[in-house]
Amino acid sequence: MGRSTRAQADQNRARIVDAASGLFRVKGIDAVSIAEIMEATGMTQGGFYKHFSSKEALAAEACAEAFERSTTTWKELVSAGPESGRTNRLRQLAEYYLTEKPPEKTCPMIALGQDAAGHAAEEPFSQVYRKGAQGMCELFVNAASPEPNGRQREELMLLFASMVGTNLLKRAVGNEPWIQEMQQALMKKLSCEGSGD
Amino acid sequence: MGRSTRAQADQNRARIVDAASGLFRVKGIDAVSIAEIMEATGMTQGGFYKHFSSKEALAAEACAEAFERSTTTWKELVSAGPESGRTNRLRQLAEYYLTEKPPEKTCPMIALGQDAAGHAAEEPFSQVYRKGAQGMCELFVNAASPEPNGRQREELMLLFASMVGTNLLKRAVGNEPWIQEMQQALMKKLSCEGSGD
DNA sequence: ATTATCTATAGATCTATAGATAATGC
DNA sequence: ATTATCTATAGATCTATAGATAATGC
Repeated sequence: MGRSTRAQADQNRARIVDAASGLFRVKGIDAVSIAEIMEATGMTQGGFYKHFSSKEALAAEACAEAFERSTTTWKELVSAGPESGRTNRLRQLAEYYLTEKPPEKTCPMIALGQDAAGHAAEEPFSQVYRKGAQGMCELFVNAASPEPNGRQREELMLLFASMVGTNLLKRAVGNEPWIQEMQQALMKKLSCEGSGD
Repeated sequence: MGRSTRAQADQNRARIVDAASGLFRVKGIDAVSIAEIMEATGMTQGGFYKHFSSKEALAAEACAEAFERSTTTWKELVSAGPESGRTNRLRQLAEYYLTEKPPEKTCPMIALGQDAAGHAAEEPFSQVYRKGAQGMCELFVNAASPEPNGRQREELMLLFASMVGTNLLKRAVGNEPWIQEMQQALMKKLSCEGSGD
């Protein structure tokens, strides 16, 4: 095997980012080797450094990709969803967010949180995570009405935090009864929410 | 240096668990080497395996210790706290929970969540995490009144999830304005909560 | 005599680089 | 000629074990 076409090389690069984005979320960055990522794309480890300067550089791109995918799906759910109105949109987002997904598609906020905490704030990885998490929070808070008032905004940020906390615990402990209870309490809250004020 | 006394050996063992409990929370289990843990206790890596059968076995004990410490503090806050009544107790817990702590004292639910997700449910580490997280949730839910009714219980579980989510995001992104907003919304909610029903 | 700790090391990683290979792109 | 990928490997880990050391505990 020799040189690939430019188009093929670009596609290979994208597949590396994609594989890494999944593997990093499943195991954490430290537990995934470059050989493992390259193997997942059907290539060998030697080719890696023609595409990325270091594992760290890949981590930042893989994190960005994970957040982009999540954010894109949320935007689609909010805008293209057949149901409108405050309650429905939020419920739809929460229901999607808490639906069990394959481990490589775990929410990057919870899967990469430990890695973000381990990086300094100015490092690319942290910057990507920070921007991504803020984007998801904003999307949720503005999903119902474009400009929620102060009281609504507070309530929405708490609901967002509940979703994140519930998802973290659900992933870490599995589907125990108390987790189901927590998840149901959240969904119920989102059903009542719209009619209140 | 030769053999230590039995009492000294037991104390050394406890110090290993203690150091590991902190280091694992700061960096995640994979990113901490046994040599690093032993160095933190002033010993060399060779002695490790006289105390533990494997790094995994230590991880389970270190996780248990982290949860025990958190749980003990919560219990003390709930019972010995000078203030009583629903609102005050919950506020006290939340305020303590969201107070910035040194990284080695990070809440085990958020610091070890990724590691718990990476272990099978039947492995000791996962069992310890699962039991620990459930214990903290129960403590919080029962902090105000010993037997909350269904509606109260739902609300309390959501508040617990909010705390966990807020803490995770705060650790991962730092003290950004939107995180402060989230935290303040939570504290405000806990102030209003008691008077309502 | 027993054993807690230390020194040393085997064997298996992992990141990153160097040089070979062979197909592209000019 | 250039370069994307491969093979091979250097250098630095990391887990776990083996054997030495010296103080305890009987």
